This record gives sequence, structure tokens and C-alpha cells, in this order.
Amino acid sequence: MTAGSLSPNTLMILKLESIFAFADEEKQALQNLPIQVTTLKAGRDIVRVGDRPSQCCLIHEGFSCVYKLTSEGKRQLVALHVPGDIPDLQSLHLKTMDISLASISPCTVGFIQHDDMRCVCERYPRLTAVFWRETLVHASIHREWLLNNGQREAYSRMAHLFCELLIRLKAVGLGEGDTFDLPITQVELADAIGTSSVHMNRVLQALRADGLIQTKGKQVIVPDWEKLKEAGDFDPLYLHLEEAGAA
Amino acid sequence: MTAGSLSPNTLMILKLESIFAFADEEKQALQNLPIQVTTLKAGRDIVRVGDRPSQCCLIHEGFSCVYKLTSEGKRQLVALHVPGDIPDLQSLHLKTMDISLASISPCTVGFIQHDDMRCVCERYPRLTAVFWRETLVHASIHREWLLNNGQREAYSRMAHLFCELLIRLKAVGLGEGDTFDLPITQVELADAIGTSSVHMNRVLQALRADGLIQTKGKQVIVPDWEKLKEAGDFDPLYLHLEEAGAA
DNA sequence: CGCGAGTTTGATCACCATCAAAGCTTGTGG
DNA sequence: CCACAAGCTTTGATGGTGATCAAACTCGCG
Repeated sequence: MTAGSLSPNTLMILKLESIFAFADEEKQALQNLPIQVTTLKAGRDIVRVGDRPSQCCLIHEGFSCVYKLTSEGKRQLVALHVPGDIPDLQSLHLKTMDISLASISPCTVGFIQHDDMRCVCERYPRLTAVFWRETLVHASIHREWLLNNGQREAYSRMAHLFCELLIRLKAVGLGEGDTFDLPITQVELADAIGTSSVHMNRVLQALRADGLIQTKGKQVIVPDWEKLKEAGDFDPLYLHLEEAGAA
Repeated sequence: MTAGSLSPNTLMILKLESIFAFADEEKQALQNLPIQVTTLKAGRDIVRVGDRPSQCCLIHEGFSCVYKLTSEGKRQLVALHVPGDIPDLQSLHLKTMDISLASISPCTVGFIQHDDMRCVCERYPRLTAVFWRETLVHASIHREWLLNNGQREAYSRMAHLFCELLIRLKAVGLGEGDTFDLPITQVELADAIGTSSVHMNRVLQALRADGLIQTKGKQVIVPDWEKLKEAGDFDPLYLHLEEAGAA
């Protein structure tokens, strides 16, 4: 199931559709949004702290992350994105970026001009609600990460993150059964979880030893979903995937 | 400067005005929003995980927090609110609450029906943008907390939080010069920062010993703003307080 | 085949959690 | 107005999770 052949906003629409019943013309309007497509190597900044972009970014293929740095140079990933996400939709209303956005794996991304977004929202107010909701779900994920990184130990945190990624990937049709691709280094996982990369390595070994995950190259296999869920103290409520559509 | 005599949405409007130039009728519409006012003792839940509220909450006086629990009962505060904040504006589009909202100090709060919010937003689309922006700023604060709690040590984290609170309170006209009221226990600060309360106590002693803060009962005094800022590695950009209004 | 990025391992140490108990404050009722 | 109780703050001691440093190993890739 590669996304190569699809239009760059297909997955976004797919995802939004699962929680919202579009009218035909609303869907048309989304599909007709002018999008400038680009491919990126891994590890490239897309937007940086302090920038004032005039467009926002749509992940079509690959993984990206949002990160922040302390003045000492320590890095925290504050979000991970899967295809279908719009990582910097916030830039529509917050002029100057408080975060940096970067590709984690090779990516194909689409850029949508803010002006075009505003036009669509103006003409179809229900789309405003859908996009607003998208940013609210990201905020909800931030909150869960705060709980995760603040109150669970590294082993559990990592289990939790695997759960989240599996669910989010399956929600956009990526990941087969109990398997998904995760083209991300241990250093990046460590930065997301808030541990050192050395410790992250040991945590991953422990998770493998306990049979919670298996890895084959960039692939992650979850042999026992219930066990992983329990280890990660995972409840998918915060992803808001199964709610009735917003009015 | 007590807020007792003011209408319950005054501070909210004040805050929004500082980043957005309302038209007269827009401001009128906000001022005419029906609000049901209530007073609360400290430590009361306002909304709980799993609820499906039909209204949202506006803090008029006092402090509130958003928290989440692990299944082991560990608590993480994921947000603190000052007067003028709308802590659960998200409930307008995310039906079931992924968080609990509680008063930290005695509070007076106002409740606005979702339906009324939707009416106002429908009639004045620019207000939609303002409210949307409000939720985006809260998300930005979440991200900074992720960085703070994940990459700084407790001493620095706490300094950072003091900086944030001073700025946010001054933005709504609370706090005189270098002083502000902070009716919150060390246990709650610990839950926000992600440390034990014992360690929080020692951190506060260290901050006092180093002259970064003084405390008199519930009052916090910041004798040397620059030093506190440096200790907390604080940059107010993420609060988005000084931007040109959203179009 | 060799380079560089990423992973793995070992050893030491610091920050902070945890447990336990004693002082302190604040509000409430007698 | 005082006394008591409950919640909050403070202190001490011990131990664990995870940071840090250093170096070897693996693997994909040009």
C-alpha cells in the first residue's frame, strides 16, 4: 500500500472523513486546493523557530517531527507526524513559529498557501471546524505526551508511543495488521521520549526481550497488542478517532 | 486590583483585544454572550475525563488546572490557567473530554453554552479565528512544557514556570510589577513540573536561597527578572502575546 | 571495500523518587 | 479567642532510574 500514486491530500481527506461527513462540494473544495508537492531527504528542516511562513505543510509520505531546543542545545521532539497530518496548521493563526518542523525519513510533502486555506474556510465554514478540530487533536496528543513523559518510566513510555503510532498509522490505512514501518533512529525516539539514546537502546532491548515488539530493519511488529497496551498504559481516547462528526 | 466588580468575560475580552482589533459589533457580541457564573472552592473538579459537556468554562477569578492520571494514579498537570483563560474551549469540537479540569484555588467561573458559542462564531467568522487562536496558544504552551519537563532539570523547570506565570498574569493586568499571587500548593507545582513534592520543596528552597524568588504566603516576588529568565532559559515567544492581529 | 551513521555495551555518577516523621499554618468550631 | 484537626511544608536518609562518558561494533551505501 504505497501512497505514491495518490494525490497528496488524499490521506488527509481520508482521515478527516472518518470523523466528519463532508458534503460533496466541501470534499471537492478540499480536493481542488492548490498544492505544491516537494520531496525531501531525511533530517531536513521544513520550517524553523522564528519563521513566518505563508503556507502550511501536508505530509503525504514519510515521517516528520516537531522539535524544540533548549539554549544548551538539548532537543525535545514534541510531535511526530504520519502521512495525512498537517503539522503546522497552527501557522494559519500564530504568525511566528514557536517550533521547528523537520523530516525524519525521506518525505513527500505538499504546501498549501494560507490564503487558499482561508478562502476555503471562508466559503465552507464547516471546513473551518474540521481544520480547527485537527489542531485540537494535536493538542490532545501533546497533553498525553506530557502525562507519558512526566509520569511513566521509560519502558512504559516507549510502549505507549508504539501503541500510538500503530493506531495512527492504521487510521490512515498504513500498517498491515500488527506491523508498521518506522523509519526513525533511536536518537530521535530518545528525544521524543525524553531519555538519553543509550537508555533508549536498553529500553528497546527490554521490550524485545519481553516479546512486546519485534523489529526487522525499519519494521516494527507487535506480536501481542494487549500486552503492549498494558505495558504502555494506553487508552486511545485522546486520539479522538471514533467520535461522531463535529457539527 | 480585584476582579470582583467586573463582568465575568471582561478579562477574556481584554486578553483577546491585545492581539486582535475587534469591530464594535464583534466586541458587543462577545459582551452579550450569556454566561452563567458560579463560584467554586479550591480543588473541585469542573469537568472530568469522559464527560461530554455542552458548555465551556471561562475563568474569571482564581486558578484552575487541567490534569491527567495514569492507571497507577500518578497525576500530571498539563496546563495551568489564569483569569481570562478558556480552559476547555476544545470541547466545542472534541466531544468527549480527554482531560479533567479542576479549580486550584477558590474560583469564580462562567459557563458559556456551546450553542451560544457556535452562534457567535457563525455570525462573526473573525471571532472563530480568535477562539481558534486561543486554543492554538494553549497548544503552544503544551509544547513548551514538553520541552521544559523533558530537557531541563527541576530547578530550571521551576524557574521557567515562574516566568511563564508572571508574564501571563501581567498580560491580564494581574500582578504588580515583580509580584504576583500564586495560590497553589507545592504538591500541585510538583505535579505540573513532573517531580516529587519532596524534591519540589528543595527546589523552591534553592530558588529562594539564590535570590531568584521570594515568597510571602501565597505571594511570589521576583527580585531579579533577568536572573530568573536565565535560570529558566525562558523565551516568551511561545506565548504569542505580541503579534499583529490575525486576519 | 571503506566510510559514516547508527547501534550496542560497560562503567560511573547525579538527579530525583521514595519512605518516614516532624514542624508549621490555616481554617473551623467550641 | 483559643484549641484542635487537617492539610501543607520541611527535613533526613536511602536507593533507583536514567544521564553521561567512552569505545567497540554493525550495517547500509557510495
